[in-house]
Amino acid sequence: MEKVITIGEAARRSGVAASALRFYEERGLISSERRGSGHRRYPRSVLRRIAFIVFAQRIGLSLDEIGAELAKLPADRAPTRSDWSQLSRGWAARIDRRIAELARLKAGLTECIGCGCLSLDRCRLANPEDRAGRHGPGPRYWVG
Amino acid sequence: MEKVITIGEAARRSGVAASALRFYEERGLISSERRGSGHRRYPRSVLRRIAFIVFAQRIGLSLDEIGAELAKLPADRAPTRSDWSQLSRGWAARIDRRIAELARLKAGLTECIGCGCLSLDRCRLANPEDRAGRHGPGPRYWVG
DNA sequence: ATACAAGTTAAAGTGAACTTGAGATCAAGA
DNA sequence: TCTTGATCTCAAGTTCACTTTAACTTGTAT
Repeated sequence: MEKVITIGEAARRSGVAASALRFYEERGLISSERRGSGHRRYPRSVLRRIAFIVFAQRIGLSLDEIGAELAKLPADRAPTRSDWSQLSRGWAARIDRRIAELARLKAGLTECIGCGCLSLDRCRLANPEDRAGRHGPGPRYWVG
Repeated sequence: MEKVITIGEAARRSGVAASALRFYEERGLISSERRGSGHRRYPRSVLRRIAFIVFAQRIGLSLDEIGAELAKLPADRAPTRSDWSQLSRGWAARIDRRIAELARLKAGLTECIGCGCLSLDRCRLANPEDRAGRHGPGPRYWVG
């Protein structure tokens, strides 16, 4: 039972490809010690960190946002349960907002498309707040 | 009250950039008639089609999937309400699945991160089904 | 000692959904 | 008529989250 693991083992145990782990490290989301050869050695705790990253992605956070969250963890000591749970404070609200939007969209399925009023002027189904200031793919704005 | 609208007007009324509309047209999601000059003229009904696209994107469909849906509309006549609502059949289930996943993730916030068991071996919070066969960004697989 | 698996880097490629830029043409009001 | 704003095409650029490739170096089992 070693204290450190290789990148291959971390990949196997987390289900995240080694190339992705190197990428995360480059982005500062995880870190490793290096042996003389240059090979990475991760502490076991990296698995929890990776789990957190995957988890947060499913919720909808970008890697930048996840990085900001992880940066809040104490650098001087191993994170405790309460450290981790503090990170996720506020996520519940975010999840709730997304769930509410989906529920609204679902209602629109019958109410709006069903009744034939589907029109951008009248129905404002797509959430303006979420869309404004959004980057990346998808229509960038919503004119009221 | 004209029967056709310019791309600029369609953009203004839908909140979707003109460049995006041209892109959608290139992808076959919408279509236009051209005047002698080459300028596009859209029928008013394009607004509903655009609304449908935006709507579907919010639910999580890719443009390819949306195109496949739109292809089911009758080509010979103007789509009716029931044509549109038929398209969205099955979406409710999809929305429900996503909502269920988010609810699960939210539960995990307290149950898993809170209790300190956050680990990829033990907690299987991220939905394997949804992740498998997924394309694009994000970890590609989930080793069970 | 020799395979061969596993690790390293840097740079380039991928796919989705658009946007931006360049250079040219078109339409509409003063 | 002039000028201003809208539109056109085509190619290239952008962001995100990675993956792939190439050319090497290490670690380990036999």
